[in-house]
Amino acid sequence: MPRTTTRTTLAKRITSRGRRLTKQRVIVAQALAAERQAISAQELHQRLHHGHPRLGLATIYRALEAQVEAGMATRLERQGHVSAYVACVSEHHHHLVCTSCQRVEDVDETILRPVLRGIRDRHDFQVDHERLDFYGLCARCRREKAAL
Amino acid sequence: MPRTTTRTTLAKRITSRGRRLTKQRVIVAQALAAERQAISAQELHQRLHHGHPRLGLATIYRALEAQVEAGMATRLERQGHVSAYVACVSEHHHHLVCTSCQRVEDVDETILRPVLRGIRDRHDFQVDHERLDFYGLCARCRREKAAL
DNA sequence: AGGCTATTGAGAGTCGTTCTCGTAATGGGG
DNA sequence: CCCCATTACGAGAACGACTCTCAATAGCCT
Repeated sequence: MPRTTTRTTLAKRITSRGRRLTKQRVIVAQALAAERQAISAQELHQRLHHGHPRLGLATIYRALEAQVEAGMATRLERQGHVSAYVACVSEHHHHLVCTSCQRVEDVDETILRPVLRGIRDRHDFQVDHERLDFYGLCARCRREKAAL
Repeated sequence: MPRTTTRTTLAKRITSRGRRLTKQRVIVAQALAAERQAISAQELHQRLHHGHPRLGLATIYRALEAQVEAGMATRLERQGHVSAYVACVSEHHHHLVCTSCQRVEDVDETILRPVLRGIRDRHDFQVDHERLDFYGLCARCRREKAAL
């Protein structure tokens, strides 16, 4: 029963750190996980409004924030002062954002290790956390553009 | 006459792309260049208010934006939905932000080259531009903390 | 089941940023 | 050097994303 397993995992993640398992949080978590691109709280609100008309915007903000705290998602700043959220598939949180289709991929962490070492050695700087977002064209969009 | 040279360079940068050379833009550009750390528009406004009481906040926003367009500065997003601006010393725009003293250093660009190559090769992704901000403790603050 | 407490929904409030508009200043052309 | 179209400024209003408030509701533990 893979579905049950999935739900259990989701529930466990949501309820970590003493949080309660509410319908709203499950809805938001599932919607974000289903999304394969970065999405803002407002977009999520609009998208969920059909099936869940009473789901409030503030609740979505709170649910997304809870997911970030639980390590289930990351927030990335988009141009225009709007934050967007992405569900995390893995532990590391660096992204390739396609400027054409808005899809987001995770960056292979091992690529970054030499950079962190270089910063420590060359700049004498101790990195606690970093935000690395790369913007450009993913393979699919590049092929589509080339086909035109 | 190094001062004159400096002023001329500044004026040239400001007037690039058909912009006009106004007192306000010079004031803001000099203030930002003098600043060795990231600073928000509002902070700049407060700081300049003594010497220039009539300098409006909107003007500072516009001047900073013009500097970003002219390549004289970059905007980086700070936590809490406030943007901060840093004058650019060099061409590349990646930063080491000290979370203790808020000072900003530029990252040596050569460190990043392998990462861009890795992304192109491993992820089949064409990077157009990227935002790399590293947060942590600079050498000075680390020594100060160790001395306690 | 029952109660303690976290969470929700709705809207008001906050705050950074941008827009508006009347006024002032800039810089190119006579 | 002065005119004048055009750009920029200042002040405050407007905007928009996000957060807070508070009464009502719903999880979770025993």
